[in-house]
Amino acid sequence: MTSQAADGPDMVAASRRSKITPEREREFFDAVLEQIRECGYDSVTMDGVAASTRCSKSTLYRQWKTKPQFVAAALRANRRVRFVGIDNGSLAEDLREVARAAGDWSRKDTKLLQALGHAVHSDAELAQALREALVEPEIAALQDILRRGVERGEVAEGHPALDYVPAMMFGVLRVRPVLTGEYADADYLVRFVEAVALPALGLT
Amino acid sequence: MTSQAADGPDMVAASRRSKITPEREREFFDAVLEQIRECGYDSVTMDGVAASTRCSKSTLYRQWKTKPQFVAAALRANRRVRFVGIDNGSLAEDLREVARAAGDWSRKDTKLLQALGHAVHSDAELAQALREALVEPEIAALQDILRRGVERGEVAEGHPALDYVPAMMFGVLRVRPVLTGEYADADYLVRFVEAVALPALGLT
DNA sequence: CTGTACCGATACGGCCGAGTACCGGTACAG
DNA sequence: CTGTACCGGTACTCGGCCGTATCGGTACAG
Repeated sequence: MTSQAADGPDMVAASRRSKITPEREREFFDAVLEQIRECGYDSVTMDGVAASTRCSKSTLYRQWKTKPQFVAAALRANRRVRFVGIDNGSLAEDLREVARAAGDWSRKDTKLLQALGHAVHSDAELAQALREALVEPEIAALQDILRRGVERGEVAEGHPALDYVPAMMFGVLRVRPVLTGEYADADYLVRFVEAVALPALGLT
Repeated sequence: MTSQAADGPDMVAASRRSKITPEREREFFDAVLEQIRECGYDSVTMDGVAASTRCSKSTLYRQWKTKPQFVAAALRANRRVRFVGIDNGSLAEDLREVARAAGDWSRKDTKLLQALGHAVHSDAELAQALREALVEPEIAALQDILRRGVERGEVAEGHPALDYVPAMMFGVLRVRPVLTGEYADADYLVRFVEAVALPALGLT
């Protein structure tokens, strides 16, 4: 974002300026996200990340100017497409598979969302990175699945429950630890889909 | 909880030891909870609470030993029974009224739950106070409403959706700000009840 | 072989918040 | 009227973390 736009013949030299390999960078990102999950955003320190990755605080500050920028970069690097390739030809089976897939990483993502939920009020860049990394890809993928169900005629277009499927899936996912202390696992989510989501959509 | 158990004739004098009236105490509690909602738990300072209530930090530390104990006391004082008196003789109408009632204070309670969600990992007393103040009363009241519906025969006992009603109500309530940036209002929640909760329970 | 520039380590300045100590004012008891 | 004890205000210590500066080591270029 700073000087990577150099188009001259020194671009190779410019990319050689940092000896941080992409693998090393991912170690930094994994470390800071893990510490956020464990202790919360405010309790995470740059010293702690440096110590746990055996690098120097200087190294971190050479790459990223401030702590929120560093965390935002870690979130953006963590962004990935969810629910990819879920297309079984049946909305009910697609939703069950979403539930199974969500159960796998629900613990990590829920912790992150919980820990950063209030930090985003103080840094707009952090807020946008969080949305792009953890919220929008999942919503979009879920809406794709629902749209295909509508196109196949399984659910009538404009069905009132359609608008609430993302909210109730992520709502149940996120609120489970608060209610019972346990994180939502795949089994719990699949049963939720069968007991609530499918009946609400008019699918048996 | 400390010396209020004195049974001697000096109990009047003992209760007179503190010149903090219950109304004054509630000002402290309201101030700290409001600041937590605005800035998060870690950003709230005892100096800030003292300044906003025009009292001295000494006064706060004379009554409560540490910051988490002070916050826990504020939460316990804020505990109240929710959904009280909701009993219309119809489960559908009861749930609609729950949605309307929840929309009124969802903003304040959701902010509190969000702000304290990660602070509870570092203080067990705080965690229990939060559960007793904001989670358990609402769950219990909701289950009472559901139980009456079962007793009236509106829903079969053991209906699979029954277990998920509290989770999906609070889930949708809490996750709305994350998804759209807006807090859930009464209208949104009532439509959710009609589009999802009632069909899932087999009520029209 | 020599220079360059990045890395890791350490130390430091500045700031801020938790919790403590002290002091004058004042309400209430007797 | 006099004493007691609590309240509010201020100043203080202590510790922690952000961000910066500095220095020796080392990998790579030419």
